[in-house]
Amino acid sequence: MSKKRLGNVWMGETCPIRQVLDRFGDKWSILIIELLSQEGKLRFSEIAQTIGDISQKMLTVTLRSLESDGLVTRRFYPEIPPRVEYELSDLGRSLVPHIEQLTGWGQAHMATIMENRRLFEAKRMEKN
Amino acid sequence: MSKKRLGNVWMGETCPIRQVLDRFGDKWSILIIELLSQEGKLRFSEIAQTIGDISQKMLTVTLRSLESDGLVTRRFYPEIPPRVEYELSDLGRSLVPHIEQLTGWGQAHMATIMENRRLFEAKRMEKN
DNA sequence: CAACTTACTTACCTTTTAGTAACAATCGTG
DNA sequence: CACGATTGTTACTAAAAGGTAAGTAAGTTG
Repeated sequence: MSKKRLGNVWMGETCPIRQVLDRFGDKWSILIIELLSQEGKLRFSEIAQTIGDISQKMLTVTLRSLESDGLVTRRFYPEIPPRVEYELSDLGRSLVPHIEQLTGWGQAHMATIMENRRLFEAKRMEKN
Repeated sequence: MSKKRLGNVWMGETCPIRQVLDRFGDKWSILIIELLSQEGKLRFSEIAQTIGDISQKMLTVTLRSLESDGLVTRRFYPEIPPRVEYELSDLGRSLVPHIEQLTGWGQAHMATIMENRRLFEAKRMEKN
């Protein structure tokens, strides 16, 4: 009768969907992973300039958390001025195809979604 | 020299990664899609009870936006008390395999990520 | 010796996201 | 005629996320 309510997969921190969302649902992580995948090694300032509208603060915290999780490697060259290069790790690279699957789906269907949204809004209006 | 700074794919609303993140980066959408994929047709209250820690408000706004985008269908039965059934549309179903790819990667590697995070934190501590 | 460069860090503030709790609509039942 | 059941809505609040702007280090250049 009851579809097991206790300890089911959908609740709490053990739910794999929530884990993934928790790690990659932020504004910049996936974007930076995909960028590094396409461009290879990049300096801090190159990432900043390519993305364009990321703040210095968010770029550092995002890169730091990607490094902390072993998705990105950071190489520091103690020159003056300093140089830092970021690159995907093997773990990071292993994620890329799955991201691209998802964005591929996005490219294929996002226009439909926007149109659906428009139609839904139109229907909602005519009921008032 | 300059890797085209103007109108590049990484900036603005045309970037497919940002579009996907914008639509699915919220706390509940993907979870609900996957739940409907596994359980088929579900009532409002069944979704609420299975997830357990979603608020009534967030369940309605998330379902409403999924419906608006054509990812979920809503069938209303004007009984007393009312009954509403939610189900994935074809468009919604077409997204499921890509979500599962990603959560599959999560299940395979999240333990490593957590361990990396622990090690990184340990290193950070010993430097102070 | 002030200015410049790069890669940060920090304090502060704004915006966005989500939660809480109360209320609405509906009609059959006790 | 109050009550319960179900699917919402609304106003208010709390928390999280992210942006802004200023500061830091450290050697090189004019």
